[in-house]
Amino acid sequence: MPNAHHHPDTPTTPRYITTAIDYVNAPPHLGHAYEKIATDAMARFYKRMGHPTFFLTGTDEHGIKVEKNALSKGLAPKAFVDELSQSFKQAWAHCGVAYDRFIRTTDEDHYALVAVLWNRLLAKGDIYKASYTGRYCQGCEAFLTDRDLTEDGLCITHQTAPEAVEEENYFFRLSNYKEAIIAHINANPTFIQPDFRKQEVLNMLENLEDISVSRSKQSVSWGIPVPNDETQVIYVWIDALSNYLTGIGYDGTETAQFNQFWKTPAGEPNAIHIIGKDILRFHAIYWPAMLMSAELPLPKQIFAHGFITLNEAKISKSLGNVISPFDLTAHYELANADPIRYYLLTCTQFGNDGNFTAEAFKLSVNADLANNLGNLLNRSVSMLKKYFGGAIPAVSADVLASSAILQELQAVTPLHEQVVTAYEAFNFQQVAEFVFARVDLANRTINDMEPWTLYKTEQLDLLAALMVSLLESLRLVAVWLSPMVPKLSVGIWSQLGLDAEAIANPSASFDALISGYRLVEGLMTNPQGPLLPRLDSELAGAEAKK
RNA sequence: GGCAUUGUAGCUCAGUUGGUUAGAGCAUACGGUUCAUACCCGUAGGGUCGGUGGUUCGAAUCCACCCAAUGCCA
Repeated sequence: MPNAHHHPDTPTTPRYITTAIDYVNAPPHLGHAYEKIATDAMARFYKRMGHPTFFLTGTDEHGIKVEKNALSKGLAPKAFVDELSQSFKQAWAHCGVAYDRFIRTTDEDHYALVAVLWNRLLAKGDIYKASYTGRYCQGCEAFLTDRDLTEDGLCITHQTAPEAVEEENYFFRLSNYKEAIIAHINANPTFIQPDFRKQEVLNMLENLEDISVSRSKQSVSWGIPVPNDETQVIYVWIDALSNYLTGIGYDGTETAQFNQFWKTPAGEPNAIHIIGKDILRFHAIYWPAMLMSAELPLPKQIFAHGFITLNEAKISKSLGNVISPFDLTAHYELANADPIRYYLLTCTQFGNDGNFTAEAFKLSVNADLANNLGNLLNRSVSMLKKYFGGAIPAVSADVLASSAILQELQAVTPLHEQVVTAYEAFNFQQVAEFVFARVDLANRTINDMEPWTLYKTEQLDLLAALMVSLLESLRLVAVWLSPMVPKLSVGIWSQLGLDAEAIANPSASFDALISGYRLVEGLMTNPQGPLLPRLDSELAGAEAKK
């Protein structure tokens, strides 16, 4: 499987990771948040590994639906999308999604790039005019796309069947690139992930037709105009997919940022697109074809994740079961969204569908974060305060050397390598499994060694070694979990008396955090009570209230 | 209707190229401990591996068909 021409992946290899851009016809909900949180966790992980990393997310703002929604609210399309894209930004701030750029398809540089790209495909001879038979809705006075239709093929706003109407549009010669795409997929086994999606795409490629890439201005006016043709507007995919190039600073010339993150110094493909399984076709076929036509390198990987259901039901406006991250944090009086991040990342294997229920959420958060981890921190810092006044005591090297269990509590290897491997594979469930094994070991060790007995019998050397080992295990656990639950990690470091700013900084590497911020003798810990109140306990909300 | 994926204890998932009594965590029951957020530790019960048929000395693991769910396409 290793291709001889592939360069080794080193910590200095840049990483460009993107989410899909969300269509702004309604505010963000848990489904949108799922993808952003997962991508954020990966971006944070790459930064921790030392890779120069650029994380892009944003909003898709053109099209009929937006135009009509804006009109129905008496707003200009731009005013309408300004408001909605803002709500996405707020949601991601709330969820701790630390993107490097938030792109909007209405951004000026995006308009410019799409025109450049259009002209390049045109010059290549891949864009031509032909008649297009669209589904025209009388009520909307416009052509509808799949996403404007209900499952029964009716117009969402008017609940009527659209009629077939012909108009002259521009088409893209997708069929020209069929063989090249098949060859690329076969030559790059990890291009499409998870593995099983590859066969799906290869099957899609069997019957490939050219795609319509414009609409008449009469049917859709809210979009990027076709260069040199006043009557047509660029439609959906060329506009939307190009965001990945705009987002990394491509303007038609090889800018420094583009060369670093899209091409990489070695000229290897580099971008990683995290998308929903519903838009795999567009990313695995349309997008590579467009890039080939424009003579640009392809992305390195496309990862199609599953969907989050709510009580086993699809999240949709028509079902009336839409909940937002804000709804959840408010309902459970959470201090931050980390419990939501943790649940979404671990409730299923990334790639498969997941399900959210209030019951499962509470069980998972209480068991792992509150009981096992939070309580471990609480009981540890409490004992340190009681037995040593809260200051890190001196540890006898001899005592430490004589206890395998205490050494294991503080061990970085091999757990660090296991955690890294799991993150690399997008396997957040396994990351948690590995890390919580260390938490369990710490809790078990407390029960086995009975520090309260050591204190009463004045075995202070052993007690000191035990306490420091416990706190050290917590220090490491916080570092390993920080890509998934950044705020909780900061909380742990803060109580340990460590530099909270350091672990809060996404750019700090694993190496720097693990070896640069030690629990040195004399360091004062800072007990602050429960890290995370159990959901639905009497303590729930106490932190939010103060 | 076509293609693809999924279907393993109440729940979420592991199960390497088919091989001895199918594993883990959570949940449940019982016991222990007290530093701690009624927490932590230990023990136990619980599965004919979606169904049927087949290949094989032997299948959760391979093949066929069927059922259910999900995505794309028609």
